[in-house]
Amino acid sequence: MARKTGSDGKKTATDLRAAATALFAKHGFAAVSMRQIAQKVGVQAGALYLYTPNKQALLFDIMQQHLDGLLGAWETEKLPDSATPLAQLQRFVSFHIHYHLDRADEVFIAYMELRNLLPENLATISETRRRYELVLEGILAAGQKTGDFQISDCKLSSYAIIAMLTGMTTWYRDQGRLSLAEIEQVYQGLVYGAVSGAKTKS
Amino acid sequence: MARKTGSDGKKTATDLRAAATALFAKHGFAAVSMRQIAQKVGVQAGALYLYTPNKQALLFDIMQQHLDGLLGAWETEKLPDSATPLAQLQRFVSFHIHYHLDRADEVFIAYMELRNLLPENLATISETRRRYELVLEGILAAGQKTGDFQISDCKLSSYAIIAMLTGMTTWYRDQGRLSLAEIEQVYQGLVYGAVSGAKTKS
DNA sequence: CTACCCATTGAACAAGTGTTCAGTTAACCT
DNA sequence: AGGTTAACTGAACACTTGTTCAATGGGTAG
Repeated sequence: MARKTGSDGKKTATDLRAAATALFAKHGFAAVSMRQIAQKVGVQAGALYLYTPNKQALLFDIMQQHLDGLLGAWETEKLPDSATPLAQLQRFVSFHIHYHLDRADEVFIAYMELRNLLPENLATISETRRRYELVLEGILAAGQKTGDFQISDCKLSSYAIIAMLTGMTTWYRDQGRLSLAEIEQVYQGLVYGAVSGAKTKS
Repeated sequence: MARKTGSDGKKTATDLRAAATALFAKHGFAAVSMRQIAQKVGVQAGALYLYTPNKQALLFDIMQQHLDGLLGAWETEKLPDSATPLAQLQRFVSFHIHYHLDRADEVFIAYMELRNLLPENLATISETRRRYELVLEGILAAGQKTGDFQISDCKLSSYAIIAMLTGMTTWYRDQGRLSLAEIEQVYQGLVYGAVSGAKTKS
């Protein structure tokens, strides 16, 4: 046996990414072997090296593709700069929730496996992530300027809000107690309250 | 060479926990070998098995000790139930921030290595964590009842707040732009706003 | 001084690791 | 029909993995 009937390099390449993503998310990068991935793809381990130079590159590609997709999707879904900061913020919250829930595995990997990246790859990924954080930071700063938001520190607040939103992926389940629309409402309220300041000062 | 001069079982046992904690946090459970841990302790790998039955138990012990310590510390630091919900919440935020920042490695492990636990161990850990989440959920429910807080869903809000606070550990550095006291102020404000509702409804 | 225990070594075990490569076959092109 | 290329196998490489255990020497009580 060598080449299989109906084999297709393009398909195997995407299957590889999909299998690796699922396994890395479930067990962690270091705990998954190339042979496990190969089995999931339905191929011998050696064949994987036609589609990735090595295991590390596989991890890096998955992360980078995810973050590029995230930034790209935001560019097409964001409101124009002329919109009010509050409207932009609401759009961001909604976008972040939906994009992340639809890609729970990739999100998990992008947040958990940073320490398994080579220093050079880590630098690239960190920079891309920083660009995304700056999106929210920019919205907060705009609202701070117009007086719509009461924020003591835009950078910290953006970190806090992103952490809060991303945390959803760890507990969200389809068929849970609340619908996704209800959950989004709760989070919109929390974020709105956090940036608007409270009625009375403590 | 067999026994070393000045050797002490009690000390080696605590050294083992410390070394494993540091290494697991830095590289991840699966990426760290017993030989690496042994080297950090200053001992051969075989000797570790006098102090832990296996690698898995080592991970479980570290997590369980951390979560038990967290719950225990809260019991001694929390305000009496007679205190106002807002005061209790502020105490919780302050406690959570300080306790977690002082134990960045343990926190990291407790959140990242859940998937490397055996199912039975995972169940135990999850239950302990749930008890901690219920602390905050209880405070929020109390404030909801008195009307001090405007919260649409206590469970979700507790998840969101804990995620927001715990996220700090991923970026906080001593000697950063802001002092810890300043950071705490920012977070107190964000949490207060989130639970108090905003001035105007969107 | 002797006997015992505690703490440790160092080698060994079987299994698994990422990665390479000569060989083999299916699919496509002429 | 024949040749070329793309896709893949299966074995091999040198190492690392978690874990066990007989052997060994320091520390201490009698």
